[in-house]
Amino acid sequence: MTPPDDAKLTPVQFEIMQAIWNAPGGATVAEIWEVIAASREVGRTTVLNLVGRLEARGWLRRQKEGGVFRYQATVDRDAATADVAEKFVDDFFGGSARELVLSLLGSNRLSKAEVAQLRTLLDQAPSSSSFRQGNQ
Amino acid sequence: MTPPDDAKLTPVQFEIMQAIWNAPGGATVAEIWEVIAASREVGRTTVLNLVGRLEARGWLRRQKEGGVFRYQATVDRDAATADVAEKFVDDFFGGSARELVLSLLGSNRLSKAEVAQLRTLLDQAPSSSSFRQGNQ
DNA sequence: TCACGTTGACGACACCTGTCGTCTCGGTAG
DNA sequence: CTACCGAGACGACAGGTGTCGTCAACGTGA
Repeated sequence: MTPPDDAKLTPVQFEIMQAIWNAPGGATVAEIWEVIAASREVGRTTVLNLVGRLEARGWLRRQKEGGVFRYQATVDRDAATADVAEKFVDDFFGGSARELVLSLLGSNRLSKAEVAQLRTLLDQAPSSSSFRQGNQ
Repeated sequence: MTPPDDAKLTPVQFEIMQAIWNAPGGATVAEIWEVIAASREVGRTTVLNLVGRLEARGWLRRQKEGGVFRYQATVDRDAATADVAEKFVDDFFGGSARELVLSLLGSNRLSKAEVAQLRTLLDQAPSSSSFRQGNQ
């Protein structure tokens, strides 16, 4: 089972997903907890519960492995990340990624170096991804 | 009063704010409702309540004007938008706006035309906003 | 004067989120 | 065997959100 198309991940949920994506072969709740607790104080059962909910909604799949459950993401990291980004753009920028970048640019959240990097990226993007062009 | 620094606007709340920003001199609940109801079915009292909560939290300021309240945003549109974007980048991209754009680019959510527009944007940005460069 | 429409206050609701405590089960060390 | 410890199920809770219904106040036209 995979999550419904309109499902959104909250920051806390995304944090869990990250921990799992970063663990080759998935992670146990104990491992996830370790990772998260390293940067933020949180109870074990909190993580347990969050993970459980994510599984119930199809974001995670689990399998018993020597008395312990090991969780894996049902969704590819890049896909999920892109999805989060797209939903955000839809919600706050009327679907226009251009407007988002414009806002980022206007508020100086992008350094000069980043802008330069992005321009390079942009130069390569259209050719490497032209198999699917013009989605509006 | 202005909203606390860590306050976040939800899509629905942002929708209200948009309607008000779009109305020169602010808007009444009836006007806001009109705007929103044009694109989405929603009850009048729903809007009334949402507006009330936004005012209670300092996003809006109101003043009586001939028996009716007129609401104005306490926060500039561009500032609020940039803030929303920044919080999002912090939550999901570890504060790296570059990663966000990268994800948008990588998922082919951007049309060729948009990519072209972005490059133009990027070309102009560094010089026009160089008064504050390199924020990391 | 009086009925009516508009406005807003208030309360309610179902749902979700993040947070945690408690309890039970199962394996393991002694 | 028993005591302990890790793992998980379950339930709870406070706070927030989006949604709406009801009611009272107020102004206006008839």
